Amino acid sequence: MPTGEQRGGGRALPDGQPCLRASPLEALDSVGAVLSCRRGQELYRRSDAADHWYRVVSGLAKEQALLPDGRHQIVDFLLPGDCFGFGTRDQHQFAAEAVVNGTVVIAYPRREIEMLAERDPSFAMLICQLAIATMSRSQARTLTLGRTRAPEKVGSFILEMAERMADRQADAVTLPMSRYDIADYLGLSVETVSRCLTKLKCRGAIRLTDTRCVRILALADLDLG
Amino acid sequence: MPTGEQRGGGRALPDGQPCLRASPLEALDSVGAVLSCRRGQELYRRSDAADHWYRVVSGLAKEQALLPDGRHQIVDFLLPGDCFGFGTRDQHQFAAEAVVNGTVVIAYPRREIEMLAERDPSFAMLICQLAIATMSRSQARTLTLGRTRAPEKVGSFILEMAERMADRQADAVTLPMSRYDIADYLGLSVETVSRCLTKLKCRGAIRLTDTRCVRILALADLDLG
DNA sequence: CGTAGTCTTGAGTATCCTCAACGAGGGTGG
DNA sequence: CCACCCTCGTTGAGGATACTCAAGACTACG
Repeated sequence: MPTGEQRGGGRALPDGQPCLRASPLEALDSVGAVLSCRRGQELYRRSDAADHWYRVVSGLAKEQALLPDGRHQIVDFLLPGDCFGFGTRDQHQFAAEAVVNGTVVIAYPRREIEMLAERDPSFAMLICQLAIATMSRSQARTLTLGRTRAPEKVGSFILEMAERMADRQADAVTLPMSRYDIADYLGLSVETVSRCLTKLKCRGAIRLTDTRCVRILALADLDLG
Repeated sequence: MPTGEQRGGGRALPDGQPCLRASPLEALDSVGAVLSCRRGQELYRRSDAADHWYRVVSGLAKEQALLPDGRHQIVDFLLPGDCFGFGTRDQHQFAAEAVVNGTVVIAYPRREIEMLAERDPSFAMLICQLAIATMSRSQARTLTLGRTRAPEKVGSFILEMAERMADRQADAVTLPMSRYDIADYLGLSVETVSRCLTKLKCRGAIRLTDTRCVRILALADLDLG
């Protein structure tokens, strides 16, 4: 399955969005397959064999759940440095695809990961921290999804992206994804996301330099207020 | 911190609800402190030092997020065999407390866990699977929280509990928690939970033997329908 | 320059929440 | 033993939030 043109497998790509954090999976870069993806390109589907783990080098990917009637929910956005595709079962629970053109992802054979983890306890611990970090992210999101109003959802989304992308300063973010993706991430309709953004803008909490570029003016108004 | 009367530290307590699954943390039972808790008894609060991991032996516990204005969201229900309290940071992200009287929990020092994991790679892998399992559970919940109607939420909650408790047969569950807890778990109001249950009952999907005892009649009507 | 997808705004509606009331246990104290 | 209180659970009425349907402006891309 893993095919794609070669490209720098390490971290720090000077152009585009480089991978900021160190990832334990980098130790396996020699056996990883580099994938360069177009927007919408699928990495795997819902019941595909989960025989690879993935790491985002640049760009943006998403993991999403699909319902038979067409509804879909984005489970996680994957930014440069993030790893995904691991689960307890042998089949993927969700589907995954690239969100922007030129997204570079590395696929690591699961067997290689397990073998290295068996040999190297400190590597196993790093894998463990990876899973725990993903878990914490997911758990923090249950609060946003369950107990907040739409403007709070959008506000905390902006804050989350500002923190995770660390876009130079933390007071400005360029959102790489569409309003539709934001809606599917927050469990809202596209229209509501749009309305909330204009509402936050009128309220003076944010400024929209561009459609996708958000400048945070009043941090307190976004932080669950 | 961990104090409490002694009681069978292993698995399989013949009375009450026994621990069904094997847990890697059991390897550390010799250094674990057994806690017997009353309903509502706190195990830790939001910014407490995260120097212990926990395992539920019997009863039921919950991990919940609290907002300053009083809203709260249950992040996870912890059933016998489940482990919790682990995160990436040194402080707990959520609060945890017992849901029913007589809940027995074991607290393991985090340092001991890390030391054992450093020595024993297979133990580290088990810990890893623990984190991944919790992550999968949390991610599956984002779909329910984000993209389903209230009756679907309640339906999938019944199914989740039926599966996780494995209450003899899978077609009957005795819910140990109150309607308020169910509401806080699903991001609904108590009234809506109650109304959805009566609606599911009228629809012929479930039967309520007791207030807390649910018999599943039409599985398809609960499975996101 | 045309087309397809994205984004925004408006109007009407459905879902769910809030407020309120009431009945049913369960524990406590007189 | 019974009265009392408290929490839990259910149901109803009204209202707020967010969705659906619809239309139009803007952008990217071929």
